[in-house]
Amino acid sequence: MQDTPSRPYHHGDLRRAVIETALDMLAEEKGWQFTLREVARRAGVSHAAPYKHFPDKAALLAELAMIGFDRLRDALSAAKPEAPKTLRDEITPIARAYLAFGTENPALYRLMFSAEEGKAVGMHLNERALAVFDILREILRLGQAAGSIRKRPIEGQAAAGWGLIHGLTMLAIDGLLVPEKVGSAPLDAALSALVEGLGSPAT
Amino acid sequence: MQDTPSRPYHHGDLRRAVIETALDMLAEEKGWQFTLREVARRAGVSHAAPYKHFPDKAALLAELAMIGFDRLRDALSAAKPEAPKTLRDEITPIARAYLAFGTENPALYRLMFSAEEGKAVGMHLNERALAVFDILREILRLGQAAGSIRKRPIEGQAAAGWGLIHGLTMLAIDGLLVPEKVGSAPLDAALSALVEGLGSPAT
DNA sequence: CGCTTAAGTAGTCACTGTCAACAATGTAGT
DNA sequence: ACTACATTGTTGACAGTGACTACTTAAGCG
Repeated sequence: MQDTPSRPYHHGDLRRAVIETALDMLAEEKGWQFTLREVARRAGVSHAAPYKHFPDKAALLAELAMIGFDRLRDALSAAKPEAPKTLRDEITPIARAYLAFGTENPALYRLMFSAEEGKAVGMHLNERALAVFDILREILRLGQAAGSIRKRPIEGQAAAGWGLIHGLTMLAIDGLLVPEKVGSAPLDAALSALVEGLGSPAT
Repeated sequence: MQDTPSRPYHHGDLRRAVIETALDMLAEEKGWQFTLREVARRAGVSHAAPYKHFPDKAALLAELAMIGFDRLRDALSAAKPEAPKTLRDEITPIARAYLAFGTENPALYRLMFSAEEGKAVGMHLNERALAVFDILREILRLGQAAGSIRKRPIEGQAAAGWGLIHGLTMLAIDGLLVPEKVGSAPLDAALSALVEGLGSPAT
């Protein structure tokens, strides 16, 4: 190209630039189209440059998904209350943070759960995803130890909890919860059901 | 169909043939690729023939999604027990049927919930989707009238229930529930939580 | 300074969705 | 009956995509 003194021939850290550009495009969420060429165009490099850093498109998407899971885990950790008095007080802010993450990053969230799990990438992705899962599992474990949660197989309880919030998030993303109409009623009701279902009867 | 001596120029009922071919391809689920040209190829017509029946690819996908919702509704209606003794007995077979539908038609199920909802198509699609929703809402309404379900806003309870089963189904499709390891424990646990959360304390 | 090598480029290929022009078929009007 | 027309399917073309290869350039090393 002609004169572009600002950008050196060697981008320096094109890998990171590609990822950030891609994340920006995901955030804009213009109908969930994602072309590698568009990413390269936006990053200001040629359409084949990303191939020097990612073997193919799926690899980039997998990377983005993993970053998404990391961010989700961080968001949930940050939302965890310090000294919750009840199980509900402990779970509610985390659930809200989860739902907020999904609705604020719909394209990214969808990508996270739409990556092919048959590939080798799926293994690593599942690791990150299960790290999110572990947060919930830990809460249940401590709750059972403290006696505030029924003593039942944690795997099932955790799956119920994750499934519930994941489903609500997906429905919200798909516009089937009509949040402007329903408000936060579904989340509150769902959490009530969950807390009352998982919590010890004595509580 | 009978033998086609030399495929007539006019297919006769290409619209239906295209839809059925597409559904077959969805069922095969080879990695969620869906090209209009492949559908036309399989249906034995030229690559542009479907455009005489569908304005574009999205229209065909929307049609498929609607059919999917109709089938799901039928499956759930068929699974509804005649004379359930408890709330759990009533909900369990329906939930199992829902999960089975999702795991047996993963590509179709995903399509149903991935259609763009911003378009005009989304309105009709939402109608069908909400018809499924109504089944759950009706159960809750009757349950509240009979006193077996806590009297709380039905919208929230229904959202909780649908979100739960939808989330479990999606997780199962994405292979994050490792069903061969966990078995039906998540569903059972989730239903326990839901039933105990929604059901009246007296029950 | 000259060399190797990583980083970026241009260009190709097969494929897709879509559109326009054309041909075959069925239908209606006189 | 026999022609005008509308319907339906076909062919061919276009731009855009992901993947790939051969080429060019810059950067770092001896």
